[in-house]
Amino acid sequence: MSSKTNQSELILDAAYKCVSEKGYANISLRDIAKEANVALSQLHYYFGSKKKLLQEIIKRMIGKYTIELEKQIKKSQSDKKDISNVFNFIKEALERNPELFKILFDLSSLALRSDSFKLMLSDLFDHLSGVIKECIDESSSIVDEFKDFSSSTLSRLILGSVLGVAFEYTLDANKNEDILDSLDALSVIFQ
Amino acid sequence: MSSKTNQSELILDAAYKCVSEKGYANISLRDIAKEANVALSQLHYYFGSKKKLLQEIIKRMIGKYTIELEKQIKKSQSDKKDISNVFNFIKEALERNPELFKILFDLSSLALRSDSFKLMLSDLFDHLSGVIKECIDESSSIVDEFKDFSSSTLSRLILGSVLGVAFEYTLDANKNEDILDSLDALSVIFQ
DNA sequence: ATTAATATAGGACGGTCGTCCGAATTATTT
DNA sequence: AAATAATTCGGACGACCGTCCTATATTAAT
Repeated sequence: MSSKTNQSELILDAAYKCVSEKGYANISLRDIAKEANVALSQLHYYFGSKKKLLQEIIKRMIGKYTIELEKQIKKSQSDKKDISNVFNFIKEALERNPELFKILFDLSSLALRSDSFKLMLSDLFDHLSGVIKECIDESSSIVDEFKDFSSSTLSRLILGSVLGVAFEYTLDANKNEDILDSLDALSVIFQ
Repeated sequence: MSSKTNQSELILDAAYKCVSEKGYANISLRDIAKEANVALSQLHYYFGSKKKLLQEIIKRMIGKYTIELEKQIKKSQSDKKDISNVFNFIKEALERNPELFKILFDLSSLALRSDSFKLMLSDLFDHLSGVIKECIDESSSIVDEFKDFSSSTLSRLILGSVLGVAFEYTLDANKNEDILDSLDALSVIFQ
């Protein structure tokens, strides 16, 4: 029901929508209040400050990320438990849900100057690389040339590569096909 | 000489310093004017608007990037002309000049919502991947498993991986060693 | 039914922001 | 030397911001 919604939830929904559309730097509490059809002062009543509200939105975004990725990994565990699903997940998400990456990269600029935001992002990266590491550890076929590196190092490499390619693609004005192709190349390299 | 400086240059220097210290989102024209010891109104006299001033700073940052990277590549061309220098360049820059990456990732959040900034960043990425592509094309030893992909795809992959790992490292709260190690792994993979 | 607690609304506060204007100063040209 | 142009400055403008305060409405407890 849309009538049983408490304002706290309405505000969070509106805030997430505003942030995803206009970015952290370009939204005001008045924007969010208007979007949520709620008095401006209610944002402070429920969340105390703009920063705390932003942190709640980020928790939500991070939850979306991890749940969706784990769903994709789990789904594959019936077939083969390798990491190609990670690449597929990223590729599909890039095409179908680009806003997710926009919010992530937008958050990054906050994390550059704020320890609390940086900590939240670090937790996300730790979690994601942990999921990837499990895939590597459970995989039977490890390429010889990677034997010199630990699975934790490799998982960081894969996470970084995937994020970087997504970064490149999200910020490319021409939507260069080579960038998406390089995700396939990644999949081949790490079988 | 510090007395022969015209205000236009003073302002640019101050703006670059302010942006690199506090980020695009957290600087005001008054900050820059104070840093440059110049009247606030002079910023508009020389640059017209805050956006135009930011664009000048970004041009400068991009110039720094490309010049330094090409210097590193050229330096190596006397020895072997492979791309390991790219990885070394990134690794050294991450440790010695982390602000460079902060400014880059900070700019990215601007580019997410502004076509003009996005275009500037795309040009930078095109240029960087072009440099990498040259390294690949001139390299005699191409690993077999990469034969299926064009050098332009591979160059995009390498650029993305390098950027992504730098992204991971810059935003990691714990300065995880695995992340820097993964740059070495990259170097091994692409010899 | 009365009281207490919670939720909602509207408005005002001090502050900062980008922009712009008019005057004063300096440099250049005639 | 006079006139013109380019530079520099201080200050003001309206707009927007996050925060907070007080009053009203709603709900829960007694």
